[in-house]
Amino acid sequence: MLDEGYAAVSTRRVATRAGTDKALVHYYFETMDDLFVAVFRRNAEHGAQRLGDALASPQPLWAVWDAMHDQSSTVLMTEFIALANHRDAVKTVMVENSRKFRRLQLEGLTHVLESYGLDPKEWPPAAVIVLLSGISRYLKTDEAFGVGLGHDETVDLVERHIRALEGPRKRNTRRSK
Amino acid sequence: MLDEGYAAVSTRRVATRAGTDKALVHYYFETMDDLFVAVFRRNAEHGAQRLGDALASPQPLWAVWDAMHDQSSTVLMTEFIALANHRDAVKTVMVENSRKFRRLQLEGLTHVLESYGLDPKEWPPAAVIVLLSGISRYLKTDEAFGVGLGHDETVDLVERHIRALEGPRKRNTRRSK
DNA sequence: GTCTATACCGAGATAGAC
DNA sequence: GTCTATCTCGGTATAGAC
Repeated sequence: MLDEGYAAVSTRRVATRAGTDKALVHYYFETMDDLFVAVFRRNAEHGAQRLGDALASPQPLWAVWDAMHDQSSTVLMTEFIALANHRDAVKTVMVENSRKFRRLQLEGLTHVLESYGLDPKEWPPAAVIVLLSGISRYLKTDEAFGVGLGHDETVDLVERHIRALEGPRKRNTRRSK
Repeated sequence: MLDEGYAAVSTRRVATRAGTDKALVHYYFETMDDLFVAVFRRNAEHGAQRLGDALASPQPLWAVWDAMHDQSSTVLMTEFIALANHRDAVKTVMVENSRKFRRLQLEGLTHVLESYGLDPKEWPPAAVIVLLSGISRYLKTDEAFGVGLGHDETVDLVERHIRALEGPRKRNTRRSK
C-alpha cells in the first residue's frame, strides 16, 4: 500500500510477499475487505497506543504534535481514505475509529490546555486538535511529493505557539524516526 | 473517481459512461496515464482560474478560504494524491502544478497581508497559505466521512482571525455550491 | 474516426486432494 | 493448514474491417 497504492494490493501479491499461496490469503481473510480492515485495525491500535503515551508525557502538546508529525502513517492514511471511498467495510471501521480517536484526544488535551490557562473561548480544545492534525497531515503529504514551500515557516509558527505554553521541547519526548 | 475511487476507473467503464467504445478511449488517450493526467490538468486549470478570481476579490482572504472550502475538489485531490503514489506520470504533473499553484498563492497573498499590516515574522504568508490549505482539506475529508467533531470550533477560530483582518464576510464573494 | 473482434493478463474466489 | 487446479470476470491493449 505504501509503495504502490491500495490498488496494487491483491491476494496474489500478498501471498507472494508473505511467501505463501493466494488460496491461503482467502483462507485467513475470506475477502479483501477483511484483509484491509485487519490492516487498518492493527495500524489504528498502534496509533491509539502512541496517542496514550503522548498524552501521558510531561509535555503533552509537544508529544502529540511529534506523534502526528513523524509517523509515516500519513501516507497510509491517505491510502485508506481513498480506499474507504469505495469499500464500505473499510469506511465503517475508519469512521468508528476516527470518532474514538478524536474523543481520546479531546479528553486528554482539554485538561492540559486548561491547566495552561488557555482561554477555551479563544482556543477550544476540539479546534486545537483539528488544527494540529490538519496541518500535520498536509505537511506530510506535501513532503511525500517533494513540495516543501512554506513548510519551515509553518512548522516554526506552530512550534512557537506550543513553546509559549509548554516551554522548549525537551528531547526523549520524540521517538526515533 | 469521486464515487468509487480511482481504481474503479477503467477503459471499459469510461467508455460506457461516455457512450462509446473502449477502443475509442485508447484512441484518444493511448494509455490510462494519459487519461488521468488529462483529467487532472482540466481540474487544475479550473482551480487556478478560481484562485485568480479569489485573489482579485475585494476580500481576498475570505475569497481564498471559501474557494478552498466549498470546492468538492478535496475528495478528488485525495484520489489524485493516492493515485500519484503509483503512477509517475500523474505524480510529475501534480508536483509541477502544486508548485505553480503555491507560487501564485504566495505572490497574491503576500501583498494582501502586508497591506493589512500583518507582521510577516509572526505570520509569514507562506505559512498562512499552508495553514488555510491544510485545515480546509482536513475538514472536508472529515466531513466526507460524516465525522464532524471539532469542526464548528475550528471554522469559527479561523474565521475570527480572517474577520479581524478583513471585517465580516460580505456575500457574493462566495460562489454558489 | 468508429466499431468488432480478440489477445492476453491478473484479479477474486472456490473445490477438493493431501 | 496447505497446495493445486480451475472458474469467471473485467482489466489494458491491439489489429483490422468499415
